[in-house]
Amino acid sequence: MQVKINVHINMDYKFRGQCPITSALDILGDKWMLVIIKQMLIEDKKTFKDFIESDEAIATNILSSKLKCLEELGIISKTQIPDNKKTNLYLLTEKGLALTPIIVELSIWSDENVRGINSIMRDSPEIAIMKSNKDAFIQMIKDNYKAKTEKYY
Amino acid sequence: MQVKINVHINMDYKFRGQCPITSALDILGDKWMLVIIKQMLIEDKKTFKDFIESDEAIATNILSSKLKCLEELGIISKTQIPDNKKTNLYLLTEKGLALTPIIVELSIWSDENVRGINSIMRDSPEIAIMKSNKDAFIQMIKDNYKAKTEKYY
DNA sequence: AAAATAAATTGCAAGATGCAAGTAAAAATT
DNA sequence: AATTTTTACTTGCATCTTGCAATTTATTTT
Repeated sequence: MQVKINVHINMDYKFRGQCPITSALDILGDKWMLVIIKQMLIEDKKTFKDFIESDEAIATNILSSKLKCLEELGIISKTQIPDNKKTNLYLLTEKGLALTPIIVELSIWSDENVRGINSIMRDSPEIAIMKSNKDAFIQMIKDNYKAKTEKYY
Repeated sequence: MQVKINVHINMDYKFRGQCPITSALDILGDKWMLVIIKQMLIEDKKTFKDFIESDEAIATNILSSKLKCLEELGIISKTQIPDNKKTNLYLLTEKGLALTPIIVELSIWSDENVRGINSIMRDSPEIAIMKSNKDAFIQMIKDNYKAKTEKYY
């Protein structure tokens, strides 16, 4: 006889302390969280399959657990397409979209400071525009995301 | 007879691909890197002891390996105080100071989106000022850091 | 009915992090 | 000068996280 143990999912996240920055990193500070957010925000990924097929090649078990975590935190939402019971849609919430400035700053820092170390890094001409008008660029990315996903709400 | 194996330190960092954002996260995307940067930038930590005594309580072996890594990447520099051969000084380089916008954005996102989950999060009145004039605030943090550390150069 | 697809879960291997204890060199105290 | 304390580590082992391959379940397509 098999006994199924019901592992309780801990919604009271374990934070290292009272510092806001450290608390943000208690959520985002790992190998995958912000990569998944980036894939949704600027690479149009929304289904489990989309993420699996991405360049970064996340393993299915990790993806599954990270998506669960992001959903519990309210950073993404999980929905279904009307005529398809198989495919789940993962979409950024406002809380998730509010991460856009962080993604943009990571982009800029990387372009200026990591390019020398990663010889195969892609050169995106957008970064110049991004730098010249950060706020507008951030707003553009968000509006773009909302426009592309509004049909699913 | 003991044989000391010389473990080669891999300066060709393993990146997941050509995306600038993912590459930044290949460096910064873990539990400690940005926490250490934050401690240096806004909590004035500069010696091994300073970091060990911090709220976040990093273990000595982890701290040692992370500092080594940050130094190899050129994000921090390791120096000595003139009349003290024991204490090392770890200071942010320009590359490290350029992370300030990321730290500021993490602060803002956390204040707005993590406060509800981490009940013990500290409320810093600076965040209002930070939001009203981001660029000036970033510049202020950097200038402040440079002013406080210039005596060591 | 059979094959293919999407979204997982499972078991085990490998890597990262955590903890306690120990060490070496320098500095401070006696 | 000898002892103690301090700083910056290293080492060994436990645990937690991530990675990989295979399997599973439900759904959709052929």
